[in-house]
Amino acid sequence: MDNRIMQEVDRQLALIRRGVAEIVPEEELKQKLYRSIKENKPLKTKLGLDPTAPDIHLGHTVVLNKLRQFQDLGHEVHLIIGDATGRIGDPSGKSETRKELSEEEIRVNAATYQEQIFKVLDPQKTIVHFNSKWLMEMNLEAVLRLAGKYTVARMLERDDFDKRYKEGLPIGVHEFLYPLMQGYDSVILEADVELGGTDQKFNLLVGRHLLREYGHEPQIALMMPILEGLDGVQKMSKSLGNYIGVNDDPYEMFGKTMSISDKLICRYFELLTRVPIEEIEDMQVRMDRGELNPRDAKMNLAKELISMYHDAGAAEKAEARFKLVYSQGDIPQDIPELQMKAQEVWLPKFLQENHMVSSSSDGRRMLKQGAVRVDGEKYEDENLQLKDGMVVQVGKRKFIRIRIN
RNA sequence: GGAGGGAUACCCAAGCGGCCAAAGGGGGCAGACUGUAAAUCUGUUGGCGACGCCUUCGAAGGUUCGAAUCCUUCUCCCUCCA
Repeated sequence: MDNRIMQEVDRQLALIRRGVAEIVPEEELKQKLYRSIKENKPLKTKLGLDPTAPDIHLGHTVVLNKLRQFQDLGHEVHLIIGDATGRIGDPSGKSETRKELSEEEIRVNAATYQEQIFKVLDPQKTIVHFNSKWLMEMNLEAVLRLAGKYTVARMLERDDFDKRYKEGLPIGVHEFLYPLMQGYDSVILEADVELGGTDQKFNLLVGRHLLREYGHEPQIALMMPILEGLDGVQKMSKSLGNYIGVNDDPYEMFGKTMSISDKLICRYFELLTRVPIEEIEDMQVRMDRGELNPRDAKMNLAKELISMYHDAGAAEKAEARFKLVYSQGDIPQDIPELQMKAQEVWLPKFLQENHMVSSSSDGRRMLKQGAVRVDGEKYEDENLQLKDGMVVQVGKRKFIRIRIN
């Protein structure tokens, strides 16, 4: 083996390893990298996307960052929009059948998706596919042949199937086809590496199996960890509301980042930024020794993230505003303004109408619990005489300024 | 296809004729303490200009002065048998 090539393989592998949960099998990846470098032929890396939920948050970017890294190392990225599965309507989950998406909806979702994804990926080096192109062309014979490549027992090995089966929750027969379809995408593409979260392990391995069955070289499965959300326990997800969206405005990003638990700081740095791993380790050491206040590390993290999804200027502004509001307890300057007539309002209703509480009952509760402030002072009366420039606040972060016209 | 069991608020889970807007726990929200961290303590957690009214206990009917609780039908799920 050529020594210079081996050095390059090791360099790439070291970078690729950062943050990954598992590479199956790593030895094969090494071989593929070797060949790729030797023959100057980029690896085909693949990621499947579900077009039903077009809002991307930082949890999704863990995998995207890894893909970006592959791009920077000169490899190819293939995104598969799973429009075929979306059209059929995947019923996984327990209670509700997921609604079937129209072609139009999928097209719109896919476009929104791409717009956000390219905040991380390099559009020039990304190839987008729609899997309906080949999946919807399959006839029954081809489907049966595909289905015959796998057994029910092996399907039941998959964690969530296994769990649902043991707990007696329903599993649609066609759900067994989804992993196969995803794997078939890899067959069509002849993928070298498929990326996904650790929750995708089974699917990625099915893809590996299928490539072999169809007479191709099996793909490498590269799993990234599932990112914990702001609460530090559950995975980041939109439905749990513990996420930072790539489209969140800078200030929101800053605030949300500041609310993560300390033990997540370095993990976020590792999985979400390009800060060198040595720096991150050093940071951890200094925090453990008490030389670095975790709060300051978090501020740096927030700025780093905002620089990635907005720009450095926005990061500075967000930090300044944060310090003003929270470190000094001031009221921020750029809060939403509301044009009103000079009048007395009934606060529960007023707060509800301005989306600061969910109902007038909720508004009363907040008032009773001392969560409402007017011009920075606790306010407990249900009625309020509006004045120009008055600032009404609920909780720590909901503000509104009154303008009398 | 047959025989049993189950469905309660965001989740888990009590309640089995009035005292039930529904125990308890988790989660959420708010307050105190802080670094919008963790831990802890406290309050709160259907709606309504409200010490009263309205809607809610899988769905629809029925019995009753009165139903989450009893009856009928339906839907979904589970267990055992085939």
